[in-house]
Amino acid sequence: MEMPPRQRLTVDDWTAAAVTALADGGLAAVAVESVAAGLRTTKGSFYWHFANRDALLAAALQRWERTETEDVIARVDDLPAGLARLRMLLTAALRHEYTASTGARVELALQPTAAHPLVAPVLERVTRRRLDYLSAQFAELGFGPDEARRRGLLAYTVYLGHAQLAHATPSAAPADLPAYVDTVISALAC
Amino acid sequence: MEMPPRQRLTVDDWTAAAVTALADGGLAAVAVESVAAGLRTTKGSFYWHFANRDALLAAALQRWERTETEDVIARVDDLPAGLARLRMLLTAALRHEYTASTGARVELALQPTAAHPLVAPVLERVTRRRLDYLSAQFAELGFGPDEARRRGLLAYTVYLGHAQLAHATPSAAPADLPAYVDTVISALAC
DNA sequence: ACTCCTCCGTACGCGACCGTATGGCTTGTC
DNA sequence: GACAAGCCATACGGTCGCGTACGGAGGAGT
Repeated sequence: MEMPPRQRLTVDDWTAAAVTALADGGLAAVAVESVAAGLRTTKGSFYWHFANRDALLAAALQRWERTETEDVIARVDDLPAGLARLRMLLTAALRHEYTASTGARVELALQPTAAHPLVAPVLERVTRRRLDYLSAQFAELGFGPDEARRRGLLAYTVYLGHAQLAHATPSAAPADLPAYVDTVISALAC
Repeated sequence: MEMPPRQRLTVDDWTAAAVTALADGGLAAVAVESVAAGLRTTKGSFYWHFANRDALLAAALQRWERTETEDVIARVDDLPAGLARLRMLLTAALRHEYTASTGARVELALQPTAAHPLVAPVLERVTRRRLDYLSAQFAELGFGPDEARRRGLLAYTVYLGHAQLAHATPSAAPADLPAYVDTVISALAC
């Protein structure tokens, strides 16, 4: 009975596992020993690749921020501008396939520890980037700068609240999502 | 040098302290020894009043649910019905005095552990109660049942998202709150 | 084949937290 | 003022997670 030589692990393997843990159980779930068990190895491996737990946390947060901003850019630049783009964006952001994805779940899991010195700046940058983009969309629709900013903020809070609701109280989430998106769009752009 | 006899503690003292801890640090912060230290006493006292940590948690959650629903009722029944009531409600819910209050902070702190067996039913009841009430407001405004439900849901997600944003990324919160409330109201009731 | 470097397993000390045991102080009661 | 009951402090055992120490396995180069 021979075992295969067991692929050795890289920093990237650990980082990816940490992001998954973050999505599943929040900051507290990024525990060295439990992540190690998930990778079927031990702490001995971990402390070879990282100085300590904070280093893993920082790497995971950076990785999440990068993929998340790339996602935003990718999902956006291909769409036709204007109201249709906004509708597509909102539909994508509110549908279950996205709110159940790792990226969205990390965002929620990060909120309670938003004040953590490693978390705060990342969350700040991601939020600001999204708000700026959303506000620009409303400006293109003809709203003045201040009103566009308010509508962008409103749209983002709708997304945040929906994600929270879908995760924490799924039974209270909208039954008919397309109809709900219609309501949201007509409210936002009226 | 005489010390005052040191007031003895009650179940209610412990429960109140647990709610505060919950608001500050989430479920993990409701730790017997740390709450005891906050009350300047020890575990010995705690295990006289409670069977275990879960009993304290359950008491804190029940107390929060009670005060929160009472709050909703109190803030609502005195107001004139219709659009004005909705505006008042939203203004109260979005202003800093409320989002920084213990009640609102507990709600946010509960989200990451929404699946916890003690937390889930409480969160479910509170959410449902608020959604039902909000939907009823839009029904009174003349919207059909389904549309009223969607608008109620929308209003609630706006509140949730705003609370989250105000807590996690305060610098991104609306600068001019009254103007923001105007935008929200006109979007919701248009 | 020998050696070095990379990577990982195991064992240990430390601190935080839960729950238990037990003894002492305080308060009310007769 | 004696006695019991209510309330609290201290000490202890157990678990879990972080970080360190150290030794062993396995591949790369000579």
